[in-house]
Amino acid sequence: MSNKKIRIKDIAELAGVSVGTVDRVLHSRGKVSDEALQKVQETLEQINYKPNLIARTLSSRNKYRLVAILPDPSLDDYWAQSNLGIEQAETEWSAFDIQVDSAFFDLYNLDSFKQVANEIYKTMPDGILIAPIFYKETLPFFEFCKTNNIPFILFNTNIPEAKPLSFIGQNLYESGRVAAELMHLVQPGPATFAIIHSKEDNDNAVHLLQKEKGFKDYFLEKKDKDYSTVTIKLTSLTKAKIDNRLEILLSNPQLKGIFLSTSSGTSYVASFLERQKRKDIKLVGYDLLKENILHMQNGTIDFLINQNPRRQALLGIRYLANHLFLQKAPPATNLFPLEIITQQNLKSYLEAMNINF
Amino acid sequence: MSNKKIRIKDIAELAGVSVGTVDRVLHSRGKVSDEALQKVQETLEQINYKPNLIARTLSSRNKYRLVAILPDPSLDDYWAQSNLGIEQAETEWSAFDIQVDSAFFDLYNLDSFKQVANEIYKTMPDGILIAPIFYKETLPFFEFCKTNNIPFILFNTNIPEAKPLSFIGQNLYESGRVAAELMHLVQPGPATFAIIHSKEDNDNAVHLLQKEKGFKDYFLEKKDKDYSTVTIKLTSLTKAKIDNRLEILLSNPQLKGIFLSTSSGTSYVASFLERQKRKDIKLVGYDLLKENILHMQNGTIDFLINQNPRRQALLGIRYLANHLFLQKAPPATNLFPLEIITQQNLKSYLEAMNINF
DNA sequence: GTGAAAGCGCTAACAA
DNA sequence: TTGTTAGCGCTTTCAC
Repeated sequence: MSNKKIRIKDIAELAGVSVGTVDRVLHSRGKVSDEALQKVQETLEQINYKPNLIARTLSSRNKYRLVAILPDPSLDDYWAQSNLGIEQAETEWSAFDIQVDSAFFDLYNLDSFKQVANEIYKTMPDGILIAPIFYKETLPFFEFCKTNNIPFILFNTNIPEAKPLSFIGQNLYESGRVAAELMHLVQPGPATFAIIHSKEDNDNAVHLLQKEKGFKDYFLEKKDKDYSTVTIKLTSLTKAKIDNRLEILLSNPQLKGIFLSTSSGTSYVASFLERQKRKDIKLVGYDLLKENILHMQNGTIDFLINQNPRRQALLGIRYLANHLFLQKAPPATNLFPLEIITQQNLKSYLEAMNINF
Repeated sequence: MSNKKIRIKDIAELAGVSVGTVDRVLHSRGKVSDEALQKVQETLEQINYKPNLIARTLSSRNKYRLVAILPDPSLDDYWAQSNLGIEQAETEWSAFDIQVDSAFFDLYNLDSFKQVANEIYKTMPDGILIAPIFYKETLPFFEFCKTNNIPFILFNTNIPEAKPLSFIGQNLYESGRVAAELMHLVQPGPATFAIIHSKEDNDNAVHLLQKEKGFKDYFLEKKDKDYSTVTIKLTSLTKAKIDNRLEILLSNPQLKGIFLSTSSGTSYVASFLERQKRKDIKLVGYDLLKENILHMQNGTIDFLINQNPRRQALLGIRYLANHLFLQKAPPATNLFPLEIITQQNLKSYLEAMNINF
């Protein structure tokens, strides 16, 4: 098309109306006569108008406020990483007058989430990024967003029924398959592998089952009787009971590897194995949390799958900001690659963590 | 500090001067009396002034033009991916009146690079992103940038002596180590591993030696006589000769794996192994190029290390734009994580390739 | 319904 | 050496 920058003023002149009218047509605000509407639309079709977003934001009063809702980062290292992403996004967008607030709830306390939700109902932000841990309780929350036209993006855990603007996370089924493949790689012989779910019992558990299924399917497809899997749930047990269950598990001489479905579980079992001096058991777990990094460096953990919580959060805010500020639609779902961390590439990931935009 | 937005006008009033003078102090342009300078600086110290970048870009005439200089993407799949990153950056910044051009040279033709350089000398862009393939010949080019105050960022290949604004790439030595670790993982027994350099002979070869060293060091540190490595250079040979060398290599019964130091080499050797029906040889190579993806899907390639050329280019432009437009300093070096691709996580990487910002 | 005009905060040209 | 002012392109108010 024409390469020259077209302004609203140009359109107005071409259509023989005023800039005010063109603006009314462009944003369908205010009344416009059919005649004027027609003229403006015609010229609009002939040329390629792209609004100057810089000018728009400078002129328009509205300063956007985004809110990120996630579990309290001070209580959990995984969510602490997510929060780093939020903080980075905060400074990233401050230059554009886009404010990013955060609201934390207790991962194990439904009421704390409801409080946060109430806060939102009152303050009415322009966009929401949320890690929807409590399945049932977040559904009405999403209804609220929908009716009030507040765009919301999910991260970490997907709830497709909520029909968010976008979801950012990983394919958990494939994640389980990758874990199985890695296990298979380092334990090619006959073996039993354990899958351990160690999180507190909440709706999130549903999602962990997808990882479990992926892990099992991988070995089922091998159609090899040499491989068997066993699933263990360590939810809502005392520490003593947990350790007892682990001891029983380890007494099985066929056991060659353990797959942990959560990042916190990963470090717990790694510590346990270290205490028991069981270097023969291969460990595949999740995420570059402080403890996990140490366990990987000293060889207790063989592989970590990185969920990249920080980047998930960063992109979540970026998507919201682009949507509101540049009216640029985010992808419906962004499934992050399943990053494999080993002893040798660990360092490269740690270094990149502090840098990458 | 104070939370209210402070404008230049406010500073002017506080200091008892005009906005013109404040502007002159802020940008040290034009003459200012010592007295005025002092007054402005004093108030500047007391308050926390952050310029409104939106207003600045709207008002200021200067439209930035960035140029990305890289090997012709139509001749090489790896550089085609880099170019995708450039194109993405182009649309990303078009909303801010930052123009991104690209200039291609022939990877194997020094003259073509000189032509591109000449073009740059004439058009004088505001920032340069470059993949410096020809070592010696690019040094004077960087001199030119320095004397003309054109910020430049290197990607893919580092030349620290050039003192770029930033370097974006990978740690090649660590990359070799990761390759060795992966080889070791799938071939734990006694073995000989080959390292093959297959690129045309140019300065780039120096960098490939770092990968080689990393690979060798990994096994040397094992202090295990079961492992030995052999290096092969397939540079400037006819196809017949290359195949001949490969045949000789494969006739060694000890040979259990091959490490390819470049992405193009990876697909060539994979094809060769397929023709020879040598499924027993493990292959570790580079990058998610079309052919490599196919070879990995059918099992010929065991591991790929992803250099993420697309993201390297995208970030390169982003760093330049942030530097110029938001005066935000990029990191001196951004070493990407060494991403390990396997059969199981390949799909997740392919899907993410088209989406991730 | 419509057009004119006053900003948004900053830059840059101009006059004093 | 300084202050004033006219934009940048868009939004929004306010008369008509």
